[in-house]
Amino acid sequence: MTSSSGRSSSRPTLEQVAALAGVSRGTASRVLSGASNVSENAVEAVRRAAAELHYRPNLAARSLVTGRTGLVGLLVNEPAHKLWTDPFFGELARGAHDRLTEDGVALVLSLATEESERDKLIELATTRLDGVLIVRGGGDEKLVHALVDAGVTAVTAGRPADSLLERVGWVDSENEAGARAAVEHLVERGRRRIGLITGPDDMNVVVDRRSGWREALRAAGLDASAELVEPGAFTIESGAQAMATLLERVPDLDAVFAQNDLMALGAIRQLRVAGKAVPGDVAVVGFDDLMAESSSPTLTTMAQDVQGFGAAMASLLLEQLGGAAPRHEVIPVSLVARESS
Amino acid sequence: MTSSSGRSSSRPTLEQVAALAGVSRGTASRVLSGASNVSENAVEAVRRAAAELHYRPNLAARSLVTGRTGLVGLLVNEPAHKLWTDPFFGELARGAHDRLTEDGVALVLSLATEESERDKLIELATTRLDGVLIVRGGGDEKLVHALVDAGVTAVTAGRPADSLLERVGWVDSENEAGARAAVEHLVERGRRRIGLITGPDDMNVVVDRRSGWREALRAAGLDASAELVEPGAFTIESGAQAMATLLERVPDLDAVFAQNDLMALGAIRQLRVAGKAVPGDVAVVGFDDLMAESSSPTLTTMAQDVQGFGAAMASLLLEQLGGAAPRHEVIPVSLVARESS
DNA sequence: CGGAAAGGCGGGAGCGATCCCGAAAACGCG
DNA sequence: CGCGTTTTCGGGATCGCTCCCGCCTTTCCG
Repeated sequence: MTSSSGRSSSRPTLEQVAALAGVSRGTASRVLSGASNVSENAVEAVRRAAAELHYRPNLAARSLVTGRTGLVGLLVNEPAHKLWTDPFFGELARGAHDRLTEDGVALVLSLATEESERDKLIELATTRLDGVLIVRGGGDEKLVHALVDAGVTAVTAGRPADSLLERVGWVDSENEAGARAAVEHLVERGRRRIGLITGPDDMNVVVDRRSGWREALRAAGLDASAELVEPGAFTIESGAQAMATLLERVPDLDAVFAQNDLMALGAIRQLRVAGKAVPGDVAVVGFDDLMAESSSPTLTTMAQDVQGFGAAMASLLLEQLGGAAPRHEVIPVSLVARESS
Repeated sequence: MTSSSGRSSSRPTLEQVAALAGVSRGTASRVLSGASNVSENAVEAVRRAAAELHYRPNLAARSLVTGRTGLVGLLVNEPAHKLWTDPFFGELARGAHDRLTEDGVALVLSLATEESERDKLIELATTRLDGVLIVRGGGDEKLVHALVDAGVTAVTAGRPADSLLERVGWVDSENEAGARAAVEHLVERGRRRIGLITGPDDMNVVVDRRSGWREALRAAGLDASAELVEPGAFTIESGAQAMATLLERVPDLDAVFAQNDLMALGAIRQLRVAGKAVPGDVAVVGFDDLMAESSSPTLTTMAQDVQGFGAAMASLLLEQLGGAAPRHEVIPVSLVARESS
């Protein structure tokens, strides 16, 4: 239907575009890759020819010479269930995806929950990916180390172990400050017995948010003993569970800070079961601001731009791929007070 | 550290492997791609050489000549929130991922929620993907049509619109039979007023499960009128919402069949709020069997192998990529009776 | 034992881009 | 107007692999 232009049944090549534009392959390449030293005429002619032929560059050919694949892995080393149930991951992936797409880079889903899958994953990373976005390195950071040792460019979500601080890029939230702000808010509202629902200890987020909680309590002269802390697993269920335990251990609890919204939701649910009013008897604050509308009472939480978090990871990786040294970035969080506190 | 073998600072090429093995590049290629007409000796030598050099093929070079990229898109045309909150997607992705990995194919996350992103997506698909796994084509199947018209090999989750039946591969559950079985089970338990919580009407799953429900009721001589049907959106919230509406409209309801587990969970939650006992007053049956442990009472549901569903999609796609005509496959479902009915 | 068929193997010819060198054209200035 | 500089451009070389053609060995059978 598209009139003219040869009998090209398959995709046109750069050579054909150049021919149609009346220039050489080299010039056509320059135009399409946005080089500066090309004449107006040539640019115009090549653009037109490319459009007419519906030219699409063959990425494999490009890769072959540039050595870059234009592919980045999204490595989520987390049980499948957990991953696809936490909106945090979704938002993060969205942000990263969009940022990468801007630069013509695609996101490859890289799953490796089990130890046995790691070799395949490292092979994938070294063989066809330019770099990797690591969402959760797993308790031990063995996998991340293995990747970095294999020369893979990486950016992690959250501050990594000290040994990796300078070797990968990373993005983190204002965890400590955020947690402090959350607790200060509760203190201002007159709460005195403020519990904490954490996550797995091997994550720096957990450690940082806990120390923010502790510090704020100390500063206010309140109890910050261990009996007020109960670990969860960043899921609704675990939040409910932890809340139950906490209530039993500390009957006079009048507030709880959950390290993410999912657990805060679980806590609220459990409080209702226990016949406690929220925020009447116990105030609840979460973290992330991803579930504002899906709880009643609506959830007070520490808001952060999760898509921005993902985009920042992507930017950092792109930057490193361009030759820059690994950097890190911190995403600000801010209190959003709603009904639950 | 790895002793011997040249000063190859960068990745070894097939040529180098061949040299070390004392054969030609051609032979080395034959060995590594598993061709049959190679002597024992050669196979052995090449294998050893490849291992010693830690040889990894350059996929870009391979793509350039084979015309295949070894990349398949996972197209989820669904608001991010929904996607990352429904365990169904996670299981499906897992299954597809694992099956594809077996064949050395990687999964590229392809998001295109908004109309404006479609062109980019089609470009991605035609330019760097071998095929696409479509998880949800969006209400209108415009995007799928556009892809197929552009010559993209595709497999959809769920039976597509009639106009696409022969043009894409697809995998579907035994929706109608499953729904029928669910309702028959409720009837056997003595239920007489059986409601239905559906999903968006533009999905064939929804239509099929509804007709299964209707048919079973008719066969039992029970009411199957529209007042017993209320649409949801496959989320917990929407399930609760629909349940509330249903209870109000049909006060004497004694059972409800929700078209997925998430909505069943929402329904149970809402029933509790309304002071109804489950299953005492109202029995509940879901679909998918993905949330068995996270409800109380535990959920009776139509179980299906969701990872197998994803794997089947991958297999079909691989098959089509191999030149076969599009086929479809149906995943069996079976009743798992638990406490909620 | 000789000739045909089959099995193994080597290496040239691409695949379609980018890079880069050197030639040609355009420009600037005394 | 001539010559040095800067721009622009052409096209060879190259990336690392697979495909394929044709040669050399073996094997088999009459």
